[in-house]
Amino acid sequence: MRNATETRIKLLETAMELLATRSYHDVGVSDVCKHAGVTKGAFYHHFDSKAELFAAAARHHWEKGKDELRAIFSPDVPPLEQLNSYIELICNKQERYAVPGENEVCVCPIFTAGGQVGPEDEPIQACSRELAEEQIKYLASMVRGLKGEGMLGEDGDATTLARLIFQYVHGLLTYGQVFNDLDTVRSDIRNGICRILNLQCKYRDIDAETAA
Amino acid sequence: MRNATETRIKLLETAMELLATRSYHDVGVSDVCKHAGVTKGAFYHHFDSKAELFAAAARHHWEKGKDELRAIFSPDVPPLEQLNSYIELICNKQERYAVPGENEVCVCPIFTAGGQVGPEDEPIQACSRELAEEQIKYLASMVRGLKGEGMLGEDGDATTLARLIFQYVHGLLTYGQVFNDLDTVRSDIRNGICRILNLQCKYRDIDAETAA
DNA sequence: AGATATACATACCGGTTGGTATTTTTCAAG
DNA sequence: CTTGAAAAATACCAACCGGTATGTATATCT
Repeated sequence: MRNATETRIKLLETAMELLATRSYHDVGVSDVCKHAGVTKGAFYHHFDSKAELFAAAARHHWEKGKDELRAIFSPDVPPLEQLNSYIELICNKQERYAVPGENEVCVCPIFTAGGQVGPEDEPIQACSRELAEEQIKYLASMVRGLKGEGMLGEDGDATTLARLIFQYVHGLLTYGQVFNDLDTVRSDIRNGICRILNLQCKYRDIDAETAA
Repeated sequence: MRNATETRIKLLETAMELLATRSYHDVGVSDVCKHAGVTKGAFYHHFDSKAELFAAAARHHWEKGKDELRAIFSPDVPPLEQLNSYIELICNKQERYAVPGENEVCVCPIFTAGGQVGPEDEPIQACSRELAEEQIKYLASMVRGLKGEGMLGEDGDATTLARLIFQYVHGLLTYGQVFNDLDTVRSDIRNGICRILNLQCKYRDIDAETAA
């Protein structure tokens, strides 16, 4: 572990991993260090504080996942497929980060952390907001696409719809985490999003006309 | 403060008040004691642990608010009015618990706490689940009412719809808290719920035919 | 009034946490 | 090979937090 950037990244990523299933205050710096195989001295060589670590970790995590989002919401992809991929993405994250049998469901670590810290950790809240706004932008472009294809029953401002979806998904995941019930998350997510979108029924089933 | 039950209740209620705007781990026993004007000795005379306090506080808070819910969701009340009152209730809670200028938005303290503690504080998570389930039952009866009046565009299991609404509202409030933006909460809540319900447009405006 | 249990106060403890000071190792440039 | 700065390890500290031990006032019952 003599490579500097390597340890730094290791710290960033383990921070997010731990944050996915536990709360911000539950994840201590010593925790992160232990799981990353790094001592506290090394840690404070790379970061000034716990808050700075998590802010940086959030940005790193977000940048890393951005390609995935860009691919999903690319203008070349039909909007309905965008929707399906987005839902699939969230479900896949469960398999990636959740601990089966222990923590079946994991929420968006970045946004959740924003709700768990007070104004004293403003940088973290700022990160949460940035991420949320960007994610909503992607969703809004999808909504515009769906509207363009006339798939939505009635219209409504695209950004507003995107925000509603974002809000819903976060609430759904929190629900899943508290009940530790992944099945409900899986079965509700499509239902909830389609209803918010007012997506016409014939397009709601995944087997409608799309091939993953 | 010589009255025992009085101090106990004071502790329960200040605990919930603090929990409304801060996270579970941010609210310490000493905090609660200070705000309640009670010493730690008195505190541990009434409660065995921090976790027990918050579990009891959650139940107390819930029981206290139950009459309100029962009144709102009474079978005597027209379902559309139930919906409006429910929305109004959530907004009123903002004015009651939020700290203007500081914390514009406050979430449901009980359910949120469930997502902030690990399995070690199982009693608290259990409280969250109980409360959620009960609230969903109330919402489900409202949904059945709306369906009975033919106000919903298409059908769907009442309990499922109720659960989706609960999930959404929680996500909405978290969003509002992170962005510290009460206006968005106010403008999104009706929109989101009505869309999930697929409530027919003519019934969506509050001025449709209901008088609060 | 005396005895006793309840209600509350003061002071303190042990463990943990975020953070620091200092030393040792690594590694590349000169 | 030397050197010097970056990287990482060790050891440590002050603050805090949940919880306890112990002492004191108050109410209740006989």
